[in-house]
Amino acid sequence: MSTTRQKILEVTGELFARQGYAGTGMNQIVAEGGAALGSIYHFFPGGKAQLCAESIRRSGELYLTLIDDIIGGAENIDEGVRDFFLGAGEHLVRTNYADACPIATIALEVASTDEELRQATAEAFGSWVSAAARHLQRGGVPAAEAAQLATFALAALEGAFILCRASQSTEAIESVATHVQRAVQDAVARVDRSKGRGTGPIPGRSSRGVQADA
Amino acid sequence: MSTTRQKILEVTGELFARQGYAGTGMNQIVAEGGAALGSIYHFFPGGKAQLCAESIRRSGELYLTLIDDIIGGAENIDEGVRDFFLGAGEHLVRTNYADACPIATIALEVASTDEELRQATAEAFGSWVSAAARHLQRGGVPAAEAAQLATFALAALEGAFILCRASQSTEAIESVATHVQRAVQDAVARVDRSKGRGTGPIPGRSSRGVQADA
DNA sequence: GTCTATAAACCGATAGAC
DNA sequence: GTCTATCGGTTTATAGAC
Repeated sequence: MSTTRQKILEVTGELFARQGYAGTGMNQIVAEGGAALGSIYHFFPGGKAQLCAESIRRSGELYLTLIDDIIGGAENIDEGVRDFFLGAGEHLVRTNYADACPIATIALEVASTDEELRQATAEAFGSWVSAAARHLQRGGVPAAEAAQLATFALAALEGAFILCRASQSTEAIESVATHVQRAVQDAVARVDRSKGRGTGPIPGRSSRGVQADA
Repeated sequence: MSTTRQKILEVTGELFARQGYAGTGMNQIVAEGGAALGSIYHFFPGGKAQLCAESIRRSGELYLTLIDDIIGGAENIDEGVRDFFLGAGEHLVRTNYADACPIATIALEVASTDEELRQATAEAFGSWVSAAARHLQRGGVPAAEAAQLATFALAALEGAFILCRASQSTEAIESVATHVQRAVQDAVARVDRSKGRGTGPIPGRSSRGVQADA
């Protein structure tokens, strides 16, 4: 209902994503135009921890719809995967390597220090993996393999975000995109072949034919 | 020379790795038995920032030798890669998912807030990628492909660390290990085949035959 | 619901005795 | 070189007027 609550979560999510949990102060959230300090504690009586927990959940849901929109909007999965990685790379450049994963920094900070926040990050990551796995299954990949492949893809993306932000270069996400796309194509091709379909020149998995990003 | 300086860096490295830069206080470093507060400022007059910078460099060198020891100590690269990921997974469990990458948390925290520390993390990551690429080349992978593959492998490892710490499960690192090992085997096989060697049943890249972790 | 003033605790950093 | 006491500033969180 109230727009103030929403605005607080927006500003909080952005700051936590860029500077982390411990590195962002309540006064900075206030200064960034979120709301007055009193309003923050009015809507989030649990203080900074509650604010962070709800911010993690909100970011989790937003990124989930991003995954669904981009991958679900593509013609097939490996094209969707490529779109997602390319889009993430462009967004990195556009924001000067500030905006990558909305919860990764928090996740590492709280993993060994705050059990409740740790679980919140785990649930968000889990929902993204599930979504990606669902799209892979839609593309014909068996459930068990889809889950493993989705976990791998998210891990590769998260790691690429770290390396890209540190080096201020898109090199890592391009390398990762190539390899993840290859893994997805392999999984799909394996299914197609076992079903006897001939979707293309499968045998031998050519060393090239994936698309060269760099 | 002085053992105190070393001890300070040890304690600092551990705390920064587990709780991050902003989340770790100087007094906590003192409390953890590193040294007296005055001693810290005696050896690191630049304060917390200098302490962090040197800690990043030290962690970078230590992890570099770990990479060289484990991968270099294996009979071939893809076995070395498997050893490294398996070892990392076991270490995660042994430390209750506290010890993963020594600088990842710091890297995300400072990427958009502290230019000097950001560069320090970038150099550490770069040295690890170079080392891994060197081992891949030793295994016959062409230089350009080795660099890309090494970047991908490190990114996948880093991302797996995030997901494993968040979920308190080794599932992610196992999934990632399987796929990274597969990519390495592919790269090696491609070279062997182009050289006309017959190292095994290459054509068609069997859908199984990598080793099932989970 | 929103705001300001402020409390209480803690932060990084310094001074100076030893 | 090592230690303790402490400064000045900032932190999270609260109180209370509006």
